[in-house]
Amino acid sequence: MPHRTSSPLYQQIYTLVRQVPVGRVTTYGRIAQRAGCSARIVGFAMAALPPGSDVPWQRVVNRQGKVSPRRDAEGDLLQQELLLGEGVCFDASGKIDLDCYAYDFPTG
DNA sequence: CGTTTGACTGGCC
DNA sequence: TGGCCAGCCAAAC
Repeated sequence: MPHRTSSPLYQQIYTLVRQVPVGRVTTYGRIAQRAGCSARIVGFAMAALPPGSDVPWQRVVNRQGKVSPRRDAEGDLLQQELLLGEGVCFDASGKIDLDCYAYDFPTG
């Protein structure tokens, strides 16, 4: 459990990600705006998550509504499978319709 | 401490 | 629709 994810900024990011309901997705930029940091930091925070964490990292996709490719190609597929399991549909080109699935954080 | 890297994004063509 | 560029900021070396 003790990880570098203990940073206050990271905790804030994880708290925001946990607010995304099942079957919905959000973007790195959206989280970043709420957390008051850059979108890259959100991606970095996701990468720092240990396996088996309680953070629904799979619900965070990039602005194009696609799964951001990372070092491990297996993780990309896992993210798509997890989202499919939550009822999120992918486009023929592997994209998610953000107009339908994007979660809008409550004002506050 | 300076350089390089990275699960990003918006602008331009 | 899709590739390239600059800005972004923490982590790794």
